[in-house]
Amino acid sequence: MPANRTHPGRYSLKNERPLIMTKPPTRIQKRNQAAILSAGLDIFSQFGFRGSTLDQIADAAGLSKPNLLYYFPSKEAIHAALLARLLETWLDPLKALNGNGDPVKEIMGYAQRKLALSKDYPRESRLFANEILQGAPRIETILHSDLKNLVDEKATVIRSWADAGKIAPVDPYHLIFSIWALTQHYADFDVQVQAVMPGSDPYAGAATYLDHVISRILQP
Amino acid sequence: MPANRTHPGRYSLKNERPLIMTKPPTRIQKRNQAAILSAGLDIFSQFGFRGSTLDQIADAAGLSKPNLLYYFPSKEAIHAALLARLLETWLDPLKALNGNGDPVKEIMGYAQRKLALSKDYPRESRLFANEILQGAPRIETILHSDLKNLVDEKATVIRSWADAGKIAPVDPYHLIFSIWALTQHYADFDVQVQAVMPGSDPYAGAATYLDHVISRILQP
DNA sequence: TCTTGGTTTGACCAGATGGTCAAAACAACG
DNA sequence: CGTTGTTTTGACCATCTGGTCAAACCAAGA
Repeated sequence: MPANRTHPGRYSLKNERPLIMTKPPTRIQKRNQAAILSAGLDIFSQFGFRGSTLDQIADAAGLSKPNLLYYFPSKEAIHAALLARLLETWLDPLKALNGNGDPVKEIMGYAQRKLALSKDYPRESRLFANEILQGAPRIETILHSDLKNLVDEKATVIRSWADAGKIAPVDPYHLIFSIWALTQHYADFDVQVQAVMPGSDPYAGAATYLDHVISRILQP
Repeated sequence: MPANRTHPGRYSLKNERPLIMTKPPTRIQKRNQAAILSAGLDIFSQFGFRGSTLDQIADAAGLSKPNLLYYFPSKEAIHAALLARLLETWLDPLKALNGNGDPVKEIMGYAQRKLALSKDYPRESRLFANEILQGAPRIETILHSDLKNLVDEKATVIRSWADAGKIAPVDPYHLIFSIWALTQHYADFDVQVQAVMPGSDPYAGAATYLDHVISRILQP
């Protein structure tokens, strides 16, 4: 019987329920898929989708190009898998903002969680930045649905805090934008930050500064 | 006598003194070079250097590819010309920060000038963002020299203001980073901003919010 | 109008790129 | 060890890409 000609694994942005008969991935599949995703993250986050090549990714993963394409059916598929994995975790910090908690604490906590994400997952941050810069062709619908809904929801919460006088009367949307901007900057513009502050770890100072900024912004 | 085989115009990042015998550009040269630079800006700012193709740029400029290469000797040259033009204006707002002026007014003025730049030149902002995201291979030296020197100089000014109690004791480097982040975000992540706040012009709200933020940050 | 020099283009090239395929190599297990 | 399904690869292909070139075209002044 000829070998199975389909590719192992799943890699879609759409919710593809795992088929009942899907075999569990072998040890080798796990290792190589992880290597490919990590390599793809390195390359895509640096050069964007169109600027990256399968050869680069294969090199970085330590595999031959045909072997790459044995695990993922196309360049697109690798990219889609990375974006899917990214989006899963990317919105979590905002989801965790609790409307029943202490306003200032909640918002500062959110900002710090987001900063930690930039520190611990700078490649993911740059992958996302690249995607947005290029017009977000592959995640536009998600931005307009999931992201917008989540932001609308939390903006309502923040606005109610402002109306109740618990925080200063700021525009909640711009507040959220500013937290995104302030935190992602350290990952996305790392080269520039390093050029201006050579040798130092910017994240320590950034955390302190961020605390200062947010608390000042929110003081009623 | 055969036609001049060199390309018209200048397009180097290095300071290339205009040769004495350089002929003034013709009407057609001016028009086409401008069209190419504008088209290049459109394409490069969206796809980055490696993700952009000469065909795309030629199409956008309404020229054939060989005609493109009659005006600029290579893809690199177009990109370099754009970066050079960009860097000229990009540092101006910070240069204009006056150490003898009123601290809060100066810093708020700087932030507003930077925001205006994002609003009026979003493509330039994205070109820069793309370059930084990709590791700034073509402007690294400038970041380490011109940019760093300028930031160091202004950071000293800001620190002296803080030491004199005229503004809150903030880290001047992170203050500058935060101004960059807050203002560039609206140009670089425009798609995301538009997805979350559809239809509205974010810059009006951004200017108000920015004023609020900066004044709060700096209150002694 | 003719000449001259700037401008535009079709045809072309070498190398890169995404992707395919059949066959070989290998791991696992009875 | 032999069988079976998984993994890996060399060779290959069509298309794209940056760039070249000689020839054709055109604008403008003498």
